[in-house]
Amino acid sequence: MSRIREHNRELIIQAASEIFADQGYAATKIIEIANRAGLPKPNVYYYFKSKENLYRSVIESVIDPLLQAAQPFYEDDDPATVLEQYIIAKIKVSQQHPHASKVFASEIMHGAPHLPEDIADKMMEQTIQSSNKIQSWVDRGLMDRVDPHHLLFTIWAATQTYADFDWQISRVTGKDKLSQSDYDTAAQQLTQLILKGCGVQTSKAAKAG
Amino acid sequence: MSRIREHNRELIIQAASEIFADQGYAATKIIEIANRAGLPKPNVYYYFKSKENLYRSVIESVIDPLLQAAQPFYEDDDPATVLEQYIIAKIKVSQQHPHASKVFASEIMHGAPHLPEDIADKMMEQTIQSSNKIQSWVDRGLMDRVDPHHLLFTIWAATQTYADFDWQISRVTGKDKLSQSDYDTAAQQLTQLILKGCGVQTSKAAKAG
DNA sequence: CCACATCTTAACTCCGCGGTCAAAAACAGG
DNA sequence: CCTGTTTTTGACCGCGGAGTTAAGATGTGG
Repeated sequence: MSRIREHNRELIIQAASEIFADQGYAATKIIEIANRAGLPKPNVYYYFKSKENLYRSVIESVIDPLLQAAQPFYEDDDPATVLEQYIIAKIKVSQQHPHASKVFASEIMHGAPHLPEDIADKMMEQTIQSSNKIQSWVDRGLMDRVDPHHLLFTIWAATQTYADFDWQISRVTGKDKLSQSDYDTAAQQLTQLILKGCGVQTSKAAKAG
Repeated sequence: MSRIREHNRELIIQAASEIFADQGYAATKIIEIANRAGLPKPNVYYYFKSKENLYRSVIESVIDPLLQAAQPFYEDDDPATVLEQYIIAKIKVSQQHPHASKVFASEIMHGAPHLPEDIADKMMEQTIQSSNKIQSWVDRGLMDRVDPHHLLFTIWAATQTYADFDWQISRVTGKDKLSQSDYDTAAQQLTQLILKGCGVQTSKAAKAG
């Protein structure tokens, strides 16, 4: 509908992502979000009926990128290619949606009390697909006999950490913010670690679309 | 002093760990902690002056185990031994202090606003030591040319994840709670991944105390 | 049994924040 | 410029939770 509506909703969601990520749901005050968005508080309630509602919108804003990241599992069957592309995509989400990413992680950490059931189901479905695929690689002798679940947990954790624990990472690296090349290094090194660590056969053969 | 005091403080810290881990600092109500501890609310204020104070006590309760986990770096110089022991110790912390672990992670995620400066410094110091040691292994050709920081981030993330994202892990594995052997598998597989992935030379020679 | 410290309890205050409202302003279309 | 709709705004309400208080109970040492 109205251009104003769309614009202000975006402003608010952006501000909300940052503050929810920074402080967590309960500690976040609507008025802070309003201030950061440059709008009076009742506007937030005008565009989003409640705090809960706004929060859900923030979460939903990162769902699509997250689901998209698993695409490599559906587009290819070569373990080296899929795992590399998956890791790159996951790190890219951490890099490009750091706030929403953090909000999502926090949500999961607390038992996903606000995550709509259908989204949780969709992610679960993806997980099953992915671990089946990994299992099939193991069965075909294309990689070591790893447990697919644990492998996924490690990949999730290692890629998410660049968004979730940015404070720690800043402190350790001494940089206020990681540069593009830092993210590239992270992705490259993690890929190397996973591929080599799982004994993945790097046959460039099976590169089917 | 009083045995009662000591006992009740422990009760409260235990209850507080669980609730803070579950809900986060801001969402936690003192009365819930009191209820779980089986005490009236003012008792919590009697033993701990404030919510903030109690929260800090919870955090401090996990600092020691966390710092201890880095011992392997000081006790040995063989990369395979150190990394394996480190990973085992880290996962053990996640397993044995799941609540406090989660509270700590949440604290770091939000920029460590309550973490005493001296503790942050101590952890930073450990990190420097650890990454120096890894760098020395690289320099001596005992492992691939990995970036020590990124390697540490991956290890931290992958081990912490078993405490922080227990909900997700439960859902994926279909188990309400991981068994001892699940943790063992996790540690074993992660060790394998890291050692092989970093091309660590498994010479059982350098096992000096 | 007394005196003193420790601990428990119910009732209370205070204030900050989620959420509301009604009126004013800005906008849109004819 | 008039009319209806969308958006903005400041003032307001009510609740719930952090923290307090002061009196009572229980413990402890002589």
